[in-house]
Amino acid sequence: MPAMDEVYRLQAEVLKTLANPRRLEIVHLLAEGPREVGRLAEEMGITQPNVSQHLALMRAAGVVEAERDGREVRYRLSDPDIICACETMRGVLLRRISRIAAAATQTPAEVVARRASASLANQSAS
Amino acid sequence: MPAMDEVYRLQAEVLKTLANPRRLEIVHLLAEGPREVGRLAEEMGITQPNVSQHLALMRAAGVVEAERDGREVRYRLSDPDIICACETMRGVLLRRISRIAAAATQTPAEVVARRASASLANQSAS
DNA sequence: CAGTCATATGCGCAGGTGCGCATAGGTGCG
DNA sequence: CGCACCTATGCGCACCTGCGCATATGACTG
Repeated sequence: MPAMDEVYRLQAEVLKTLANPRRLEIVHLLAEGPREVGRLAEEMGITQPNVSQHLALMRAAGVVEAERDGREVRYRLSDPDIICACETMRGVLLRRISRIAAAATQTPAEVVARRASASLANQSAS
Repeated sequence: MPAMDEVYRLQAEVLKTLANPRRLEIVHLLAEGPREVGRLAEEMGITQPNVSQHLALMRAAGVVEAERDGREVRYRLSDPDIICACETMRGVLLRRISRIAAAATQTPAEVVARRASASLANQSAS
């Protein structure tokens, strides 16, 4: 096993790209179908430049792909398995939260988790 | 859908924890079985305090769990699905790289990807 | 080609991250 | 207890990130 480091570095790069609430929301929206930058900005209630920056990052990381259509640019997920991975992560999250819901609070992160427990209960697997 | 933001925030938290080469390596090692801090440090060739810090982060995020055994502390993954998600991610990575291997270089990230293409070919799905 | 719409980019700042380093805490042993 | 071992924590520094903001680029329209 030669440059295993490089593999971890690369995978970390992809994960870092997804490790952001806004970008997760974008991924979530794009999972329902391709969208233009402006529409994403509108649906998310954030500025267009900000959306553009997030998209640029994800594009560089190969998470999304862009396609020009007139003056608009339509973005879509480059690989459906990204959602699959996110779903698996959400499963981990859900299991962790339900385990915590019963036990006592132990760490700051778990306090946060508890705070969102109700929200999660309402939508389970997206 | 009430506090969807909270869900994204939480999931981003977990992803951020995994979005680091060292921590990915730790996860990878722990996937083979529980290990003590010192052993991880030795196998990874990094300092013990550094390992401890990474473990503390992952512990707070619920990715790993700790168990005392004498003077040592044994860490293990708290949920096997974490590896599952990582594997899915690696699949995305592999597919992306092979697509790039054929085409021309386009982005900085892809240059890096190309650089590691050979390494990946040697271990596929670990 | 001037104007307008859609998107991208540059800049600066506040806040966060990763690491080395020193050191504190906790555990077993003589 | 004192000591050696294993692990955890605090601190400081260099670096990176996310955001708002202004503005540049690109594209269709008359």
